[in-house]
Amino acid sequence: MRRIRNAKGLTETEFLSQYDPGRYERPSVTADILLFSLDPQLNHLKLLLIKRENHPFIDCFALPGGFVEINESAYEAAKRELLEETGLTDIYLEQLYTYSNPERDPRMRVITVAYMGLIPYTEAQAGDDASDAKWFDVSMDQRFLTLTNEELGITIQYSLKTEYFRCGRITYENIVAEELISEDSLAFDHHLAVLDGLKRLRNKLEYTDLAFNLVDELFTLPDLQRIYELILGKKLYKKNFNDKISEKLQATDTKIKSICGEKLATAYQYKGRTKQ
Amino acid sequence: MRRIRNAKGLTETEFLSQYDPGRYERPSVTADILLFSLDPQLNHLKLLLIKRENHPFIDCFALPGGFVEINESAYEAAKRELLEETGLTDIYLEQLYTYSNPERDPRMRVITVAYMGLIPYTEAQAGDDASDAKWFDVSMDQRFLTLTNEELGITIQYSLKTEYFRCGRITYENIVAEELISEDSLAFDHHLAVLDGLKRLRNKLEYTDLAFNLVDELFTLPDLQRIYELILGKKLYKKNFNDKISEKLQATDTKIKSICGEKLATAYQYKGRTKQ
DNA sequence: TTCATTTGGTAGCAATTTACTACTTTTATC
DNA sequence: GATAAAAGTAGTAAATTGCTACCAAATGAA
Repeated sequence: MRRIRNAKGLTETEFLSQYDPGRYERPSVTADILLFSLDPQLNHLKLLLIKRENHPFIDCFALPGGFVEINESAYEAAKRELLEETGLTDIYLEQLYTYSNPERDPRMRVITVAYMGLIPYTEAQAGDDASDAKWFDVSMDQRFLTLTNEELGITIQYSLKTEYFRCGRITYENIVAEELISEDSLAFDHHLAVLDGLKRLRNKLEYTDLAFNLVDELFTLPDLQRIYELILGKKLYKKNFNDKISEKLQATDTKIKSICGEKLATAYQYKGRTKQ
Repeated sequence: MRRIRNAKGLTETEFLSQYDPGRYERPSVTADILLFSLDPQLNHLKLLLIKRENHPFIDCFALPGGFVEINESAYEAAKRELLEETGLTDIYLEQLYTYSNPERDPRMRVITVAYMGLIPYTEAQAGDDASDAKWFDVSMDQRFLTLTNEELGITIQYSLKTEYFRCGRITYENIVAEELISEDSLAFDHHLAVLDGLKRLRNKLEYTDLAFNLVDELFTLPDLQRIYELILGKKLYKKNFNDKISEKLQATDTKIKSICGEKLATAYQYKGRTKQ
């Protein structure tokens, strides 16, 4: 294989030694992370943001992240940045989307691979204190995307609209940000990633076991249901929820206080798929 | 806002003029496209591949694609490359995944944003003749990923296995390529993208209207069902399929020959969602 | 033209899932 | 120990899915 020659008569080794990657103007690539969690009372979905200390978007909050080094994958970069920012390892992390609009960073061409991470509400204190990372309450309904940090007195809000766009033969429906309502805003185009992350989270909650990354080792059914309702933004029927989810769960013989109801309830742990 | 000074006392304009993007070693970024279609007899799912004329992977087939220029988004790059390769415009194209393993290209660091495109079986001749682009039959079952071009006498086949990996608290199940079976192979890590594309296609077929990008303006129910069955890899029940899909369709008063059954059948066109 | 065969299209029913109400048991509080 | 609220269970109507059967329309061969 190494002996095969190309149109200019070069073998692979010859070709590679002559190859000049500098010919093309290259963008910078960063990995940013949407780290979701919940507050300990299970009242809000939370997102970790970091205050920017530098231009552009100085003093705006942004997703944690950083440059993908030349010898690591974007996934490894995301894990590394998360470790540096929060000290967390071994967390659920999946690739979300890649943002590549040439205008998205005024400094230079930056392409960002966004990841979505989930951590249990019991660990959501990590990285908060001593650093500039802060947890914001996130909510998305039909009309608004809202991020709030009560402690800092900051609310960031975008109005939403349903957009219809044609792609190929089909017209697609999509919820997009319309305009910034609040005085504060997110840095860069990070509101796009937050929207995409919330949509992905909602979507995958319904057909995967994603949710168990948000709870502790032991949890109660009412609390688990609360989390589903919080993220999906709708009430679920207790009976149906319990029937369906219980096949993924292992009941323990202990009872623990449920967070949302404040009464004793059977403690469960995640069992995983029964049939594989 | 422009007057705010950072830690070094610089305003935004001062900061940006001093900013040196060259500090970081940057990867090249390409956009590659998985263009799916069907053969005119609706017997196979098809994927467009291009024979590489150069090292590395010379003579191997690869996904069409190319460098993302410095003033275009990855999506625009994908559209441009597709136009250059096949002459096609206005086709369905969605971002699939970003591949960033540092070892994936022996020449240099290349990060690839993969897109998935769909075109109707009536247009799948485009780009085939006169160019080095060729349509391959694709199939994926429990055990193998197979790409064939009978005309060229080429078969590329990978064995598959179910992998279990822990991420966060949960163990996930995933179908991955195990090893190359055939003599020929795909270039780079393009088999990963093909697998991911097929999974995405299957998945979205069940809850979106993706499939209508694969059919002509007018089509019959048996043919549409055939396409679903082909991609999903399972039989569907005629009655249920018709009941469910017909609310997205507009029946015409003409009948056309169905491709799979070769008898006259009502011609339908896509209507889109009834309630919006 | 007729007739057997194949395909398009529809009916219907059992099993499962979803939407929803109601009730019993357990737990915390006064 | 009474009361209120939450945990947990029962059950039922409506919708969806899995599956079989049938009739009508179209094709092709006699």
